[in-house]
Parts: sequence; C-alpha cells; structure tokens
Amino acid sequence: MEKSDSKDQPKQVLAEYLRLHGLRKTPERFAILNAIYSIEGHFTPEVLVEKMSDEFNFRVCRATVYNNLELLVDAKLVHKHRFTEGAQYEKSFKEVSHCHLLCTGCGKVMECDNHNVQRQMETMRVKRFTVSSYSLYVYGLCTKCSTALKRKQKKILNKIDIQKNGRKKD
Amino acid sequence: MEKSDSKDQPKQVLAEYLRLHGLRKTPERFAILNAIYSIEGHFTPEVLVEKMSDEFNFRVCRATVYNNLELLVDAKLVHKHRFTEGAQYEKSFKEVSHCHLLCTGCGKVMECDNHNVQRQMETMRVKRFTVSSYSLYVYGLCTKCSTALKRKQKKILNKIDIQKNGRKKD
DNA sequence: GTCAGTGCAAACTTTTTGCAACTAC
DNA sequence: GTAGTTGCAAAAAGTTTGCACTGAC
Repeated sequence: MEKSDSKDQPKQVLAEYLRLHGLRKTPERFAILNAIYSIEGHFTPEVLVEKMSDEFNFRVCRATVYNNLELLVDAKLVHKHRFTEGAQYEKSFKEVSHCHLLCTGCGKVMECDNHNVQRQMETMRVKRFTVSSYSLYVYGLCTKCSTALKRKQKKILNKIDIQKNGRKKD
Repeated sequence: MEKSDSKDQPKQVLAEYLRLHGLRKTPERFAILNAIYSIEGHFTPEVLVEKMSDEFNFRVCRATVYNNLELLVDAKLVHKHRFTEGAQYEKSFKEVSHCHLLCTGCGKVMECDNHNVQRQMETMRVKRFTVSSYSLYVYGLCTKCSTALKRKQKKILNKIDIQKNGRKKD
C-alpha cells in the first residue's frame, strides 16, 4: 500500500531538509526547486531567474536565487559546477554522477558516463573526511578544435620555416 | 653526456611553446613562470602579482598576469582550479595529478593521492575527444566540520521537539 | 507577534577590454 | 619597422550585502 514514492520526490526531500534545519517553507523555495527540476543539463542563476519569470510567471530576485541555490546544494538536490567564470548548476536528485568533458578550445561541455570511474568513486573512502559527492572534469579537445589546432600549428611551422630560410638566404 | 635535463625544465618548455606558437619571449612571461614555480600549492592571480612585486621586485599588471596564466595553462605548465569564486592556479609540470578534497563546511582544500583513480585516469580514452588532463574534486566534510554539524543538528532537533511538546501541552 | 526570508539597489570582487606606449623580432 | 605585449584605467560579469518590508510559524 501507500508505497512512499512521494517521499522520494525532490520536493519531499526539500521539505524534510527545511524541517530538520528549522528553516521556513517559503513558496520561493519550492518554485525555485520546481524550475530547476524542469531544466535538463546545466544552467546559470541568471537563466534560472529568467526561466522562472518567463515560463512559470514567478518573479524572484537574484539574491534569493543565490541563497537558495546554496541551500539546495547543501540539501544535495543540486550540483554546483564552475566550468568557466560564473557558476553553473544542475539538478542532482537520483541522477547518476557523470563526468564532464571540457573542450579547452571552444569551451563546450559534454557529459560522459564512465562506469569504471563511477564505481570507483562510489566506494571511495578518505581518511578524516566524510565524502558526499564528487566532480570529475576531463580537459581536452573536441574533434573540431583538435582539427583546427593541427591546421593552425602547421601554418605556424610554415611561417617559422619561411622566416628561417629568408634569413639564411641573406 | 649533456643529458638534456635542462630541456625538461619548465622554462625550456615555455620557450619551446612560444617558438612553436610564434609568440614572443618577453621577460614578463619568464618572470611569471618563475614566480609560479616558487609557489607550493594553490594561488590566486592577485597573490601572484603581490608575490612578484614583493619577493622578486618585478611589477606586472593584472591583465598581463591573466593573459599569461591562460597561456601557461595551454602550455600545460599550470593547472587552473575553480574551487570557489575566483580561480586558483597551481604549477603542473611533472606534478602528479592529485585529487582535491573540498570541505563544504569551511571551504578548506586538501590534497589526496588516490592511486587507483590516478591509474584509471591516465589510461582513460573517450570517443571523439582528445584527453589532455583532468581534475577530480571530492566534496564532503572535514572532521572538524563534521563534528560541528552533528552538534548543530542535535540542537535543532531538540528545538523542534520542544516546540512540538509545547503545542501538545496547549 | 516574531524573526527568517525576500526584494531592491548598491557595493564588491574578479576578470576582460580598449587604447596608447613599448619592445622583441 | 612591424606587430605582439604590456600597463593603465575603465567596464563588464558575477556575487554578496545592507536595509526595509513581508509573511511563515
């Protein structure tokens, strides 16, 4: 009977978190949570405010969004990333931790499931430290940037060669 | 004889990087590199500027430091981290990639060598992506914050209990 | 009724940009 | 001499803060 599915919902988790921390159940908090869980992938605080206003017709000021994002991170309902200048967030409830591929050429962020790493991380123990989550960022080049870089390097090498030969000929 | 130890020096790596990219060997670049390699652990651009001025008597403006940190990251001589607001850097030449433990309570950053993870990362292959480096951040609580949190939670639970009992008595 | 939480605007921090001056090549 | 680099100052981007007001408890 009444299998406690509902208890597994992010909303319930937030409610319980607020209760256990003696904090208030404001409409803003649940509206923010709701908006976040309607977003697939990463988002910035700015985008979240905009989306809430546009799609949910719910206006919140930035300070509130910043405050509550921090709270939701603490409640383990949201992951915080810092790929570039400015933080990016991502829902995290019942999501498998995936690693992120960051192209240092164009800045593109891709996701990648590496089961070996995941297994390893889930069983990771560290002395004098209570592990709660992890982020793995892998830097490198996407195919497009990799090709572009090779072309660019060839061009530079040609230029260096020309300069040298020019000098030699003098 | 003349074993090419010198070629392995960061300075040589930078010189070669600059040559292959058609960039200039400015004194600022080598001064910045030098200062960075005198620092153990993480530092911010601000701290680097200060250190250069104070300890090396070499004044550079921030813009130059920012430009060249980016360049050094590209040359794989420096790692860039974004633990908090504001980037932190770290020398990376011939350094073993270590994972970072980030305490979400006090913000303390600790280093941690996990050989399993290191081995795994060094052999990692991803489709359509040329891996060049990685960062592993493990979030959690240090012993001090873990203890503090437990104490705090106990206090809140007591408070909630008192409120409930108070109501019931009414 | 009280105090945590919100909105607003201003302040602050970190990073980038535009431009004149400089210098490595 | 040319064009890549630097310094400087101003602007931009992202986040935090102070304060008055509101509303969850």
